[in-house]
Amino acid sequence: MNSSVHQLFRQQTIGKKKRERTRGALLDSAISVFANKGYEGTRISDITAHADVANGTFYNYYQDKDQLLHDVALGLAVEITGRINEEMSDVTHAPTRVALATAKLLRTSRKEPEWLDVLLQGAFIVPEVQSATIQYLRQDLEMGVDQGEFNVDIDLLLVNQFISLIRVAALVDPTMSDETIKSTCEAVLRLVGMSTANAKTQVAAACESLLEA
Amino acid sequence: MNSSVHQLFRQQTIGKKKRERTRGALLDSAISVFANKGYEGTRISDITAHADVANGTFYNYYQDKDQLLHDVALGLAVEITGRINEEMSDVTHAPTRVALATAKLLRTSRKEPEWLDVLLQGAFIVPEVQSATIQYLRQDLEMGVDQGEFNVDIDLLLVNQFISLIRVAALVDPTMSDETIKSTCEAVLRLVGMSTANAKTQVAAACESLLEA
DNA sequence: TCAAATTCTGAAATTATTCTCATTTTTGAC
DNA sequence: GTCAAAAATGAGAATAATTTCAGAATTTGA
Repeated sequence: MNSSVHQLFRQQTIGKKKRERTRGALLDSAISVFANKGYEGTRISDITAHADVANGTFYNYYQDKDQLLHDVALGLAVEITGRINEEMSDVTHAPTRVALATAKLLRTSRKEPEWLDVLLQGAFIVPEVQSATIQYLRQDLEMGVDQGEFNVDIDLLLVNQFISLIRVAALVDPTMSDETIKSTCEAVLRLVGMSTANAKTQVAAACESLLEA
Repeated sequence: MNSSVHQLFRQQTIGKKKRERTRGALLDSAISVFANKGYEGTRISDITAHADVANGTFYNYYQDKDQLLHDVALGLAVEITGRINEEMSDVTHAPTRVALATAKLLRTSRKEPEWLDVLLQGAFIVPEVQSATIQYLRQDLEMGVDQGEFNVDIDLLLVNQFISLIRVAALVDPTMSDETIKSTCEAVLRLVGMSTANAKTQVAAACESLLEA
């Protein structure tokens, strides 16, 4: 087994002690299996088989699937939000930030479809992951209201609506075409109260280097 | 067992032969159990226990959980969309139709939270349920574009975005307060390209008899 | 009311999955 | 290279869920 392309956690543990490297293999395998069979549909043995370790090895690291999901999803949340935020540190215009963050997130999902899938599964199951995910988003939304660009009340419902639009994009178009990315970016800007025309313009401007057409 | 309040399918089979009544009991129980444990998390034995029948009885009616979900979700789709459409047969203004349908759907969910939950689970698993659910919605959205009220491309992505906003409402606020219903109606109108102010007005007008505040 | 037809029952066989732990293998510090 | 500590192994015990089916109970319609 171990046919996965990505190496997120194993990458992070190269050079570390064996214990951490095996943990990394389990985490990477968990991403693949959770993404393909869903959290509920995943058996411990699916993960150990994918990681090329014996069944019992799992229990040297985790007591159950829940703990594993927690680690995997939180690791993904930290990695993905960290990357995106870093790349946007100089952007201060809220609509640009929101459009860019959405586009970057969905671009990540094109390259590593499993990451976003598992991150979102985790966000709906593990509260800690939900908080980690929401944190940055909420800041940008409030910034947009302060800048007079967004016209909407920021609350938990809105933030979850936002996240669900991301999720739907991955669901409807797993290949994550530029078309889907652009439509989704525009949809999130409409959701926060921008006009269709304005949303189109902002997305075109913000994503011009990121997407074509 | 059999502590459920609703009686959708048993209601429909009163007076019919025993076979249909037992099937109704299984379907009603499935609603409750799917809603509370999730489709994947549900065991056949949970359903038979809830329906107060022996384990083997399940196999007189279905070969597996999948078939049961199919029947349950499709039954719910027919029932719910049928009711709502009937009540709106005289409404021709698309924004009003969309706001009303959304509000009515969410009101149903307040009274019978399990129905919407299971319907949506089914819509993401059983293609036939997805089609049944989407059908009416798409018509109303196209009507809105024709009437010059909505300003957006109607495609599969949009329709799914719409449905996901419904789903999020049920997720974030299971009690389904009037506040949540209104916010969600406004959000769907913004999603289809109406301004925040216009969306507020339309929702207030359309739902004035349905909701307070 | 009665008997044939239908439906239900639940114990037990089957299949699936988790979890343990005595043993073997690997690691890495010296 | 040596060796004690660390890690991995995998067979099998324990648990869980599905599925079957011969017999019991109930329903139905004449």
